[in-house]
Amino acid sequence: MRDVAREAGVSVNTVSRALAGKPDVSPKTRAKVLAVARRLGYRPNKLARGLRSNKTFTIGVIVTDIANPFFAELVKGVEEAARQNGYSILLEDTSEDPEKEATAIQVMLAERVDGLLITPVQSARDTLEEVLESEFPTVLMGRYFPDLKIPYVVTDDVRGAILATKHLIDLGHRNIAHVGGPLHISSAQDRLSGYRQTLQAYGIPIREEYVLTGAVTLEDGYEAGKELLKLKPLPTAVFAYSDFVAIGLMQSLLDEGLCIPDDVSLIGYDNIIFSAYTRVPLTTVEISKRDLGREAVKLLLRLLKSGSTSKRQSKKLSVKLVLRQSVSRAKKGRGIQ
Amino acid sequence: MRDVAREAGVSVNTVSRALAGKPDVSPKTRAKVLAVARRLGYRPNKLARGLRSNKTFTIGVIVTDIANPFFAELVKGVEEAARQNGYSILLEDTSEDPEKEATAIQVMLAERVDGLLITPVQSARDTLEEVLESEFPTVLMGRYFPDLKIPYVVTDDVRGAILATKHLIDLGHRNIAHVGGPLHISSAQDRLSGYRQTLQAYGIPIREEYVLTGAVTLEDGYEAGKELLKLKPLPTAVFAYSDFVAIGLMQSLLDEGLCIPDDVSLIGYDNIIFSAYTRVPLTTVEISKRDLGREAVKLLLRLLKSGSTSKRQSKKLSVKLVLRQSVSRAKKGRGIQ
DNA sequence: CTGTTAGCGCCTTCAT
DNA sequence: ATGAAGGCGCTAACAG
Repeated sequence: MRDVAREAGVSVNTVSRALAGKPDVSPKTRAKVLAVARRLGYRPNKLARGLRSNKTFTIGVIVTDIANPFFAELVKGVEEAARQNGYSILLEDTSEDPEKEATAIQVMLAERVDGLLITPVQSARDTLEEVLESEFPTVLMGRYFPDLKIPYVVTDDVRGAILATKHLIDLGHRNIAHVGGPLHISSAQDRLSGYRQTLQAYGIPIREEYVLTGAVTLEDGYEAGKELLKLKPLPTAVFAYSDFVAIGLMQSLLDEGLCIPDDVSLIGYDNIIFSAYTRVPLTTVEISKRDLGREAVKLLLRLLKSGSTSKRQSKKLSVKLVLRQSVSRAKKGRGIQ
Repeated sequence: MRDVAREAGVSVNTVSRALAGKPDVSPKTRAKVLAVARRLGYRPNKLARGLRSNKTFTIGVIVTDIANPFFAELVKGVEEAARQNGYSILLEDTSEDPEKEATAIQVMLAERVDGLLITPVQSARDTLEEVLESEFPTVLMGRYFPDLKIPYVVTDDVRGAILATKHLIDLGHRNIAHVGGPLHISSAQDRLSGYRQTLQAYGIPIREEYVLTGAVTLEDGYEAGKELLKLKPLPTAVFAYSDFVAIGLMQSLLDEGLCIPDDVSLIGYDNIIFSAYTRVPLTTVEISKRDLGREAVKLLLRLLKSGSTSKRQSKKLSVKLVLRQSVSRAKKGRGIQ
């Protein structure tokens, strides 16, 4: 910048203003400065700028597992939206480890990010709470704490579960199992809750043996499949916490010689890209992962602009059912017992 | 820091040294400073530190598509390794767009990252060349420019293709097609080359109609499947550029009523997690995506330490074949014509 | 419209 | 073993 100033025959300050597009610079000077800057390949130093202005135009993104296609898509949405608005992204992966999450947050703060976008681990909230309640601009993605006043963007998990369960009931299923996620995760809770609500609404008794929880990975789904097979009246349909889980589950059932959907109907959640390409294409609840990311950025930027004064306008995105081949009408004679 | 200094009754400078673990601070003072710092929740400002020391302990990661499980895994490896070494990660996604790549690099440089890790777009190299030949510490991942002296970490694509092709030949296949990737990508070139070499080595004539290129997405794979079906002697086996392509291809062939592997054997590349869960579990070439990321970080850090003086020690990681169910012995009577 | 001055938080150098 | 001074590149505030 000093070089540019010397070369253009003006002060450093003038260069700064010309480059920043401030109004109080003569067109001639501005043109000259810009020309020189380009010629010299001037590149602004964001560190200095950040140090001075207390704004880094960087947002910290903390996810639990970037290798999971769900979060990968989410991050893609975040990245797009952030970049469009001139923000860069600092990424950290916690692997669902609360300690890593705590560290990650500290690092981000030291890095002086303008705001934080987090997929909270939720298994241990204390670490998070203190930092997050401290008014630092933060938006939660996909998961939230019902009792904390931290803004979040989620999809309507309760509704998604209702759609799925209702679909199964409408097709005549009565013995519907749910392979849920870890209950400390809000989406797992909400999906379970939607499942329960729907059965109740239809007057179908809830069998607790039909409710498994804690499944996240493909392997968990596979194991859950084995558990289900031990159940006395075998469920005729299963609503899974996620596509990951559903795909593992599918494999497990197929391995045991069952047919999908003839023996067991199966519904997943998330509509990750592969769900259309599984052994039996998966009926699932679609949520727009990119939109989730984009909306989170939008909300965060709004917080930043309003000086985080604005009332927390959390957002719940809508969901819809995607019909494929893993679900069929319940066979006659296999109704309620 | 000033607060800490005041509170501890020492100078800012002493605080700095105490915190940095410099030797010339009395144990007593150091203890006091540390205590106060903790009590006040002091957080070092990386911007200031970076401004002063010209080191940000941040590395820029530029990938072509974070939503692709392959790159997602890669980034996970990078993230882990970087964090272990005290580095943070700035992420940008180019969506295979050379212009975005150019912008991304500029942004990263403005951000003053210590080094760059890039999955180059390769379709337009000029933008990249200038920046990269400028000695800025950079490591390419998964793709490389044979004629540029930019360090890279890749997997042995030629060898992977040889393994795959040889496997098919060993099982009696002679009509082996290759659905390759875009030829401006080095890995696509190398895999095609490995395929060609192997056929030649076995004295099998190469039919150019059997070689398709330009496939990347699931959809591309699906389309390629339709193309293959038009071929006169239908290939009895296909080696695909990636698991993505192979999965699309599989779907396409199954939709047309073909059996895999009975009618057509199929081999993919990458061994993404879903390949074990496709309609027909996919035989594929495994490459460790995490290792790729980790090695890239390792190499970059070495460059940083050596002041980028060290001779560029690019690295080629080994690959291996993973056998699943998408490949079978060629049927008798369907040999060479 | 432009230049001067000052300081963001940290670290290096030099002095004590 | 500690403190004072100066400066990294930039911008905000004020002066001209």
